[in-house]
Amino acid sequence: MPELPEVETIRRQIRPRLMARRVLEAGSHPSPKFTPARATTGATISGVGRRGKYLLIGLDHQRELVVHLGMTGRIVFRQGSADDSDPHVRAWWQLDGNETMEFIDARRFGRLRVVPTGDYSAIPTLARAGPEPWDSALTPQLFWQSLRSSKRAIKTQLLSQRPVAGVGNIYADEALWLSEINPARRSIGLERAGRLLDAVRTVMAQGIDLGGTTLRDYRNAEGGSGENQHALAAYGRAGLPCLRCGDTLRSKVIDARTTVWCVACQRN
DNA sequence: CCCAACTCCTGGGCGC
DNA sequence: TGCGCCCAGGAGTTGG
Repeated sequence: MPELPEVETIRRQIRPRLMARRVLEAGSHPSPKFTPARATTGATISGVGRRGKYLLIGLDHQRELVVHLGMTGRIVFRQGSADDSDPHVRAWWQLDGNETMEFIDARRFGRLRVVPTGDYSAIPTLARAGPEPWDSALTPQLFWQSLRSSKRAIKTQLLSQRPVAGVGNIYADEALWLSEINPARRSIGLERAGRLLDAVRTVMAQGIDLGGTTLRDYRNAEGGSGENQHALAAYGRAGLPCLRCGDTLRSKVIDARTTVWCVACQRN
């Protein structure tokens, strides 16, 4: 599932390919999740940014195309026009230079929106997203205060995008494992919050360095796999030994999300 | 405002 | 080998 490191990998790849390109024509699957793609016809692309897990593609006339990849969303470039034979093409953009960008998403959990630049009021999760992991304003104190404002499980709070933007199920489990914090805890002190913030930054940076985590579906914009799946310590390792203490990692569902942790070194 | 429950989707894994 | 069941999962929506 594309989280911040996967989306950032894709952003870096597509930015040079999209800058100053013109959308000659665009089309989509009929679902309202994807029809906003059509509104980009005629636009010239002015930038490719990212906020959390959202790609922000700058258009002209003070508009942005906001792309969320969901679970299985992929960006593919191809020469010529869109591939009619691929049933999973949910949106496509015919660019100048005889090239097409496709949004491919088998499970249709992704979605697209065109919004006025910087106005995310129609996308509440984006509008309310917390700071980027490396935002200098994100101090341990601020992070701790954000975590204190909710009584939900720490893991669930990370997934809410509120304390920090871009964390999904994989990197949440990794950060909690690295900082030795129990994912089901409902409150943590300042010292633990600082460790968790450091761990989020560490696992995110490693994820970007390794080009993302490819478990099944994730591919970057060039069709390649990431390498971070080989570096995971917790996610997907239930029943295997903890890389720190050797105890067997456990798995349980917390707020409808599979969670893997070490009972020994992530004790309350 | 917060939170819990429900919803969207379908490829792939598994049991038989 | 093939059929059919059911899970995974981010975030939007709804209702309390």
